[in-house]
Amino acid sequence: MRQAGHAVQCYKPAMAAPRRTDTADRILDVAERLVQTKGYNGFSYADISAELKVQKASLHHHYPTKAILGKTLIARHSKRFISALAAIDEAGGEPPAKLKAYAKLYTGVLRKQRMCLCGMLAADFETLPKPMRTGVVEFFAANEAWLTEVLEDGRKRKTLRFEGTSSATASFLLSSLEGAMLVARSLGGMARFETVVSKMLCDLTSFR
Amino acid sequence: MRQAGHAVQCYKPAMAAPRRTDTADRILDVAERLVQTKGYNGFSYADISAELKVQKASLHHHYPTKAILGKTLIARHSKRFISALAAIDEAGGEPPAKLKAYAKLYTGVLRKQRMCLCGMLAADFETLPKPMRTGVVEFFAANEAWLTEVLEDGRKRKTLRFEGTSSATASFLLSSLEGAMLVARSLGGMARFETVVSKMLCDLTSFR
DNA sequence: GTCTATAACGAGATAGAC
DNA sequence: GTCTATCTCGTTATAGAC
Repeated sequence: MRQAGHAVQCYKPAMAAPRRTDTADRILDVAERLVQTKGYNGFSYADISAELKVQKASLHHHYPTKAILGKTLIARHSKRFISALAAIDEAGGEPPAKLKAYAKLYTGVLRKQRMCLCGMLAADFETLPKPMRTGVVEFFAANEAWLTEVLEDGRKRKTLRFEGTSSATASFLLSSLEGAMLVARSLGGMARFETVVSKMLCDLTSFR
Repeated sequence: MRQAGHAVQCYKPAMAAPRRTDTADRILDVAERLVQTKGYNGFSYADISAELKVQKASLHHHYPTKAILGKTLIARHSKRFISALAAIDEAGGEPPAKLKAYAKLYTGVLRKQRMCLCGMLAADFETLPKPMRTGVVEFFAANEAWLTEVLEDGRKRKTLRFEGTSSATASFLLSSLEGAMLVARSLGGMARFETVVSKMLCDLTSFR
């Protein structure tokens, strides 16, 4: 996400101060990082307040409840992630290259010492308000759908090889990437993550 | 864990009431389930108090601080898990059977709608007191060490086949199982988990 | 070892001035 | 849209009686 390549659509004509991060967005940025590092139950409005030097009451003005903040967080993240997947598709590479690009999205998150937003929320799942649960499920489902298509395509073109259905392999890939991030944050860090990921991709492209 | 086979060492002579769950243990049982379902920051002493009908102050008598409770939780869990691995070794099966038995430990946890204790704590890692972090890391390291040995043995006996080092494959297996549990709790449940796991084991034993 | 009572603090959230 | 002030409740933890 956040790749270049669509600068035009961001242009806003005759706008005096092109501040690209208003308060509402900056709140989301901080909250996102806090969820990704500490979990939904591991941060508070006070943390955001301290970091942005904005009073807690102001935060509630933009996001009245923590549940709404959380829901907004997931919505923004999902939108961005879906865009990133579309960008991979538009780049027009072969299925193996697409999977590599997909894995790279995760690498970028872990490099910032963070867990996947929805992976973290999956851990907190049982304590989440319903709208957030729905968002997490939809995010995973969208990921699996995209992966399934890529895998199916790769199998047809004979550039990918795997046992079982495309759908099962998509579940497997998503799970493994989430798990690799989860474990790497406490044991092994980036090096471990990249070892696991390259083994995974290697398995899918080997025609031994 | 909790397998039979060592009944003798548990015998306590001339003990009147052979209560096998004193308060301290029952506290751990409830706390364990709460951590596995809600995370370390998603439960409180009040939750345990309500469930056991024991006052909060009594909980503090057994486990003065939440950090101590958490540390004790990890220690008990690790001890049990290591015992389960030893039991698998003693059963004397071939490496593929050992991996299957290993995966079954995870299946049993998910069936109870729980996440792996240390997997959950890995999500909460950044918010944990140091002694707990250490415990989580050691748990994962012990798992990888055991898996590495099994994989190495299987490769020698030609009953397992995989690309890359045994160590990397062990990391991969651990990550994937943790990730499969994590995701399955919000998307797909047991069915999805078992699909992913059987695909994983199938890949390791296929000599196509 | 368990209880009642309470301290000390932080959480999510609201009222209302500016 | 931001602020100060405040509310209510939950959290971890302690004191001291039984």
